Amino acid sequence: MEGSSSDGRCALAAELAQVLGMVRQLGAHMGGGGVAAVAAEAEERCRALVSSMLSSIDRSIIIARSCCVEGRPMLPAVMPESPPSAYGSAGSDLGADSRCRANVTGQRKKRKTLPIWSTQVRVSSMQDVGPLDDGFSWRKYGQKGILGAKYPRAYFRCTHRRTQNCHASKQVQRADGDPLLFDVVYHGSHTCAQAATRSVDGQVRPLLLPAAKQSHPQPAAQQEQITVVAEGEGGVAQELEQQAMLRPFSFTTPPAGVDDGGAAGALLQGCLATASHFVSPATSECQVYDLGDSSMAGVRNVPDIEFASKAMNSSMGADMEFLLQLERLDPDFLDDSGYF
DNA sequence: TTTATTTGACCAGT
DNA sequence: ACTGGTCAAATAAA
Repeated sequence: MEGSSSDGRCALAAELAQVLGMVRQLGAHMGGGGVAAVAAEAEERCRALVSSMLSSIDRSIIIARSCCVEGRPMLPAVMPESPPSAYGSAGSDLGADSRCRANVTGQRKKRKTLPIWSTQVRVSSMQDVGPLDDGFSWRKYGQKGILGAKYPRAYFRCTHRRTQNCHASKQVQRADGDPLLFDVVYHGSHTCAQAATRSVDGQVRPLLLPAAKQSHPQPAAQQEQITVVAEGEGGVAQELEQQAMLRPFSFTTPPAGVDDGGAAGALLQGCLATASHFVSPATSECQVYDLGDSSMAGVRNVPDIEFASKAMNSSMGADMEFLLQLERLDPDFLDDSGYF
């Protein structure tokens, strides 16, 4: 765990330090609001910096992921007999293929080996089906009443499951206590082209699909609140998500060792996609749960995510302040992150 | 005709 | 035996 992962830590430290430097530069550019021409030039610099930062962050994520893979077991839920290539392959098909009664060794496969994330999305009326629209195309394949639950649970999988072997799926269910609140549980991540369009050059970007392309166009009034739930299946996935609570950019980090369509990134994208529609960020609310740890059953406000959603939503302007908040919130975040 | 949804039945895990 | 998840035929919609 020490050897190769320590190299990764160095690389990760370098990347993060680079990001920090860029954030500082960005702050400097933003600080001087002067003549229009100068302001335009500064804005151009800001854009370039943001682009670089996103690249750097993405590389950091990759490094972190590789460190985790090398250094420690990733997802305990992954069956030892499952080859690494299982994700995204036919063997990872936990739907129809989960019905393979046994593998070659005669051992039964566990049904759930994909990472899970949950979001909660509030709508403004019972007629709204907003939570179903997270920018991806989903195909409903089932609905079932759940014991003790007031509302049935709907099961969706990626429309491109067959054509592109994309195994992302999700479950949507109205909350018992609050019919306007939808619990959306994501299983696995998108490996389809649709996911690729949401990650240009490997960079996570907010999704802003034309309304016509969305399978469930949303009235603007729907997006009053979004709650993001990070639910790891233990191991580093959970760990990364816990770090995500501390550092907003970590939120784009998919759990390492999974089929890398960028599930966590997709989740954030979904969050941001929805959050980015918020007309009034002041009323939007992003909270993080960790359902994987009962000791953390409470809700934590994570203003960072709101910063992120605001920043992604707005043009590169004053909202980029959130980047600087990183350092304000935790000036030593590079040091005590546990990686260095 | 193609694609998506509904829904009862089946299956795996507990 | 019970429950949640998925399949697949029937049906609806585009």
